[in-house]
Amino acid sequence: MSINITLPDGSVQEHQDGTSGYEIATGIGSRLAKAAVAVTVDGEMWDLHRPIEDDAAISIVTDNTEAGRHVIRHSAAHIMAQAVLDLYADAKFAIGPAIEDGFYYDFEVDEPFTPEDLERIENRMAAIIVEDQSFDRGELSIEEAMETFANQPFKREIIAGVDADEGVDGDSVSIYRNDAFIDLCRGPHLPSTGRLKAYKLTRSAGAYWRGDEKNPQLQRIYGTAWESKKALDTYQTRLEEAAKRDHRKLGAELDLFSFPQELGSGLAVWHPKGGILRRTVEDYSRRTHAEFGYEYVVTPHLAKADLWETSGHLDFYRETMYPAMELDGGEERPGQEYFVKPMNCPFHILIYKSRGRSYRELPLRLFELGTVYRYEMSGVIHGLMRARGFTMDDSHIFSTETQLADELQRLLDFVVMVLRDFGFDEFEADLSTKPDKAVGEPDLWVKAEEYLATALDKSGVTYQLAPGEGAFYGPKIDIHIKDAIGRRWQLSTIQVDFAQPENFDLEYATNHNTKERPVMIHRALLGSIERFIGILTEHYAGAFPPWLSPVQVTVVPVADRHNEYAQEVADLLGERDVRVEVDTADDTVGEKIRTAIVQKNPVVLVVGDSDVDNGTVGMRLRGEETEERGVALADATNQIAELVAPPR
RNA sequence: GCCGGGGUAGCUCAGGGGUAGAGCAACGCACUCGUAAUGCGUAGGCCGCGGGUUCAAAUCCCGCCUCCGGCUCCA
Repeated sequence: MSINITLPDGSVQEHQDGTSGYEIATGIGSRLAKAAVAVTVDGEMWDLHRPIEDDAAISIVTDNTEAGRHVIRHSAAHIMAQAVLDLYADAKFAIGPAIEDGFYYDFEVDEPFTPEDLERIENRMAAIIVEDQSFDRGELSIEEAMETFANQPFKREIIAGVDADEGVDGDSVSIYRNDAFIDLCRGPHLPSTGRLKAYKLTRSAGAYWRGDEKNPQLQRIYGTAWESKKALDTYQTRLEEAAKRDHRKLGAELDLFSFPQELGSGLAVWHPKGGILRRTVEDYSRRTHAEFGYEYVVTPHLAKADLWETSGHLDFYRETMYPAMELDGGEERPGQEYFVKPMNCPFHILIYKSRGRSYRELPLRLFELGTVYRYEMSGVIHGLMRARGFTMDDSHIFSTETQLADELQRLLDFVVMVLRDFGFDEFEADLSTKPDKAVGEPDLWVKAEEYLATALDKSGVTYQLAPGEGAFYGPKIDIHIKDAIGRRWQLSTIQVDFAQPENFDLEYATNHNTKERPVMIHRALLGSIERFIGILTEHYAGAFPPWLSPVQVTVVPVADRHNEYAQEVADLLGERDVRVEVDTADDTVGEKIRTAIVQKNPVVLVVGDSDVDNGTVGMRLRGEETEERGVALADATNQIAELVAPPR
């Protein structure tokens, strides 16, 4: 019997039933067949050699596509598990998926893996690959599978949990066998182990079964796998490039900040150059907030337990707060508990409550660069990205229900403007909606979610819905940016809050002199200033836009006799608010230029005899191959003043 | 917090029971130079902290601190 195979270009080929993706690929061309790793049959990924019995639309999956690499990585995970089970007879294996850029597999073993173990496993994998064992697909009933994996508790747990849409059908599962190794798997796989060309085991780590720290901790081995040695090399180069951008490394090299061990984990000190960077960001933040109708406030770093009781933080957030300190106690009587603030909201609420509020004052936008402390688990601290003390560009907006839609729109436009000013152009948002357990009137939830969605649409920010992911007290928008090397970072948050106005019994007088409860919006644009500067550092690889660069211009005198003129040039620039340094070190011109470039300073001015005579400078701009000599001083200062001007 | 790997000069790293090392940076001297590293010299160390083993510990053992990677990506 013959069947009709529809190819991606729409053409239809006639084949014998029981043909395979591999045969079809071979018919099209030997190069395609060679690159093929799997086939999609009516949208479902199949093994290359699995017989196709009916008419179908197919597409050959080649090894240099993301789908193809997924197959390669998944197969690599199997081969690794096989190697581990060969070497460690008692190992229990759990799950081993393909992930971005690689794969992992989790095992329960007596002793955690050491780097030497990884080497042994890698060698064993090489032997399995040389044997070129074929991956054979099979199906087992649930009972048979339970039997087959009698000694594999994790596999049995998975089998017990399969849904109809995960297994072949409701009561059977698919398995893959190569040589004596059998794994429960949806597939598809490479035709044989010999097709794994380029792989590397990268690290081992503890990982909780199903990601839950209440479950036993398994040993996870991570690896990477690619279609060719060359692709693997490219990947490794990419990692090295990313490592060069690491803000912790650049922070030290550019003398921006450090994390002295004497201070404590997760706490940074800002050096003078980092201080300039930070102040520039903060000044921008204060300036733009003022322009957008925010009122600047300042609040203390601690507050009594009562406040955190009322706000609910002690109930919901206590383990992330620094522990209480008891103050003002005496011999006889107990003291009062104080907590360092993990958030600024209760303080802003107290400012709202400091007197009666009228509808005429709303929306009231209180803004603070508020420094908070959070006791993050020691294992998650990561430079400025995850610190224990940081400063938020935090604001709480108190608005009437009827103002909410406009206010959210205005806010979102503000966010987009700010992020663009820092050089981010690609945004994506998540809109998180009402979870099952929630406070606040259902009507109000629906309205608020609708306003948020409308605001996103109008601002042209693409977004994904995260149903049920909102906090219990209100819906929110999270905004992610994409950095220069394609990574996503969550930056801004806009969180509607129906609970706090209730907790603190907030109200305002309406135009009929009745009392109404305001709605509250928590929002941060840059989020943590520390983290934001970390992200900026990595985005720009330390080469900050001129308005943010701690040193904007370095003046290099060719010889000592030009020092005086160099200083005159610097003074002129200083008058134009340009941050400028004169390098009078006893180095060669080449060395001084190199130092300025390595420090990623945007402008280097070289001055020598001819410049002194003619009132000119030699100007080298960051990112340009060559310098421009003999630039008239007035032209240079004008050009530089323009270059370093902030976006607004 | 849990699992693994680290902590030696300001930085990057070598050394692994018996005298503490290199390169870069710093400092000094010479050179006064026109666009990415001039030469020579000098100084710099509680080998993360505490305890133990030993005739002897940077090195071996124990505890702590701290840094790095992982603990979401569901056969």
